[in-house]
Amino acid sequence: MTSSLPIPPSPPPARKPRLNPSSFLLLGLIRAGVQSGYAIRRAIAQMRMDIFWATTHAQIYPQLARLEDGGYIARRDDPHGDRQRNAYSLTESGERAFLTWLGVSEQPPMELRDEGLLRLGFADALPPARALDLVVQLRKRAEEAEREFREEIIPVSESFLQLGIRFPSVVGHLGADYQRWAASRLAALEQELRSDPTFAARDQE
Amino acid sequence: MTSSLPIPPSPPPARKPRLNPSSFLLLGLIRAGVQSGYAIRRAIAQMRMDIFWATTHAQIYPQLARLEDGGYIARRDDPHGDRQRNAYSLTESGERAFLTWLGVSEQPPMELRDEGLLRLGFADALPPARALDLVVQLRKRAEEAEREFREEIIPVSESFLQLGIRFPSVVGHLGADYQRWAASRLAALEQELRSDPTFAARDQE
DNA sequence: GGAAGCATGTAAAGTGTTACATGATTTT
DNA sequence: AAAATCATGTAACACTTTACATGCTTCC
Repeated sequence: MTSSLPIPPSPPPARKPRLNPSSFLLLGLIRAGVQSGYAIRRAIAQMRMDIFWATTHAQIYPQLARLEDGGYIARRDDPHGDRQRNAYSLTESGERAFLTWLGVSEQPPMELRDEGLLRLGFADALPPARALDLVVQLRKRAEEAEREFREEIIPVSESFLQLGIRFPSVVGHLGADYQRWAASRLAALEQELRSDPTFAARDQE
Repeated sequence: MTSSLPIPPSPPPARKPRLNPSSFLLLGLIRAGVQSGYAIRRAIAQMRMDIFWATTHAQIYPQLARLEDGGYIARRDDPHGDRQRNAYSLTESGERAFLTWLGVSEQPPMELRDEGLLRLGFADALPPARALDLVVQLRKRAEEAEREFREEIIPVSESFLQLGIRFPSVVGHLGADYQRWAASRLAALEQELRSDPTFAARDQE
């Protein structure tokens, strides 16, 4: 900390910014051949990866800069006409970091952040008919989400099967099956509530 | 927009800070009779409400101050010996805001933030045996979570049934059933992968 | 007397969202 | 010629986590 020490002329050591799940999402996509920030955005949207880990372009671009800064990815110019574009590729260090992350054995618990379920937990404050509406809403939301999985996400993820890439499809089916399960579980809850005398009797309260 | 207009000497209008799901979590608990910040922490932990909406005490205390500031809750001193304590109660305005939120018909889509599923989507980068490990890990996590729901969360939530408060228990059972479903779905995936020749053949790679 | 639990706060750093901002190329 | 899409970035704000900080009370 003394200012009299001669400053060694060494190159600035590569800062190693902390990597978080968003970083690994980017590393994984770049590793899979998705080269530009914009293409990453599109890939995330198409496969609805934002369901498991949301990211917007306002995070992607600074994050790419940080990853480059840390030596995990390499950038080269890849203009298209006069329109600039950056093409990124994984460095050895990035490959190592990504595979290490994939192999880690402890999983942080999943987070479910759902305003709908939060509301449901407080539904005793509503008149029974409104509480029932809430359950119906949640069931419809699950049905809608299942449709989206089957019609949009699974077809995209299955297009990778021919390249020998199977896990995006595995996750797509998992997501769709979950939504179907949730819809039927919520439908059962609906029936249960409707058939409850205390509940049904005060239906117009 | 002219600067020559005389400024009316109206009293500073009560700031109405924007309410977010965390705010409603607090309002809902205070409404249910949970009076202090510390008691809110405990209630959230015991019922694992943090599964649907995570909140720590570093958010709770400033948030309570904001809600009081906005006139949604009223504070009174409630010391215990020499140890200070604040007791909050809902104002009419807070009651209205809470019920309005509960009755809103559009639900933001649920967010499923899960590093485990994010990893699974990239599992093609792992040797098959490691990918299988990941599935096993996720299944065990679900089994563990189910146990916690059945042993810790459901008993607490069912203790409210005698007070006529049923929805915490509804949500507890929903959570437990979901974990059970996830565990069996992941077990099926495990079997499917093990019986896949391409996959099983390279088990030691 | 010490540990565990009760009780409340702040500071700093990190993460995430929305809006602002710009400009090129391709499609209709 | 206009609209859609490609492409990249920044600024301001909001939200979240982790660590720091303090002091009382109850139980062992």
